[in-house]
Amino acid sequence: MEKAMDWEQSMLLSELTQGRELTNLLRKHLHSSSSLETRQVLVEKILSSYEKALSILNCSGFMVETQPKGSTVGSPASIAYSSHGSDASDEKHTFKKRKTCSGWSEQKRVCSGTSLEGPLDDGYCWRKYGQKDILGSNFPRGYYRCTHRYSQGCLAAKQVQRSNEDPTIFEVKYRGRHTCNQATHFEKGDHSGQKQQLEEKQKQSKETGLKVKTEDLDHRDDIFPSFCFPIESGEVENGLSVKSQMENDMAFVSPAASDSNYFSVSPFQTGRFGLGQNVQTSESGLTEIISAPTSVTNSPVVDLGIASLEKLEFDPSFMFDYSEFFS
DNA sequence: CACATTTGACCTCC
DNA sequence: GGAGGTCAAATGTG
Repeated sequence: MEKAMDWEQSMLLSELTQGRELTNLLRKHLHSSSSLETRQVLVEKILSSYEKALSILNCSGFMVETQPKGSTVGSPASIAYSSHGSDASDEKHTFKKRKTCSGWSEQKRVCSGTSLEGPLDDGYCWRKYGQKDILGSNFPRGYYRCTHRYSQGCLAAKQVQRSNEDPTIFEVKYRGRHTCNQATHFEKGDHSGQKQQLEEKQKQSKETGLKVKTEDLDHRDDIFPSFCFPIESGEVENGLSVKSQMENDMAFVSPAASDSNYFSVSPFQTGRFGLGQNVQTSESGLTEIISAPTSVTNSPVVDLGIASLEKLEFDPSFMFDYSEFFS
């Protein structure tokens, strides 16, 4: 676990260092005759670095003291893990779990149709890291994190648990947001590989009837607004059903049971991350965080462009045509 | 062989 | 002390 902690720290360090270098670069550009565009690009990159750093701090369990306590503000000492109590874990087992920062930000209920298996696929690559029987629940809860956690520093995680009342419904909670490449292909227009995937998955999904239902669309989640999939209330063809939930959350649908047969909705960012403000500093350069499901192992992906996303988000009358994916 | 999943152990929090 | 969350060794899979 110390390993994980070191990794998070190095990620944080890396992002902050990058931010500093970019800022220096920007300063140079301010004194040169470089274009406004170049400077804007730099600004976006800098912001992205900070966003990522903050994401690490907020989601992975660092405790950031917003109020200065003593004189160590700004120093590494002001960043501490939320390991509570005496630090007995400093011994052999430096186990520093950060339950206080769980911050599960989203809860969705996903109807799995006829299937009784999980976990649900949302277009991202998830890796299961645990399962737990939950008191009062008939079904165990599965814990997943992004496959690219260590390779790309993506901190997104989710919990999946089948509902007691209706075993065909999965309750999914999300934490963190995707900063991995699969979250960026989408807006980069890099859809070539996905289309094939999509087609295959569409074929797979054909057999499953789907119906969509949703109510509360007032969804705005700065932390992990995945599955923003504003669809008009009411039923949509194919019998796919989405039950929305109380917590301002969009519901999405998974008609199938297996890992590879899900209908999935592209997660994308809304709010301040949504429309090109949050830029990610992946090796590919500027990319927005409107995520792109490029799951290799998974489901059909609703491949919408940004314009479509905006429409989805802001045009309440917009109807998503599912038939495209199941015909 | 590399990567994903399973599962018991261990941690923190309440 | 119990519950929930995570780790990591063992195991499975392609």
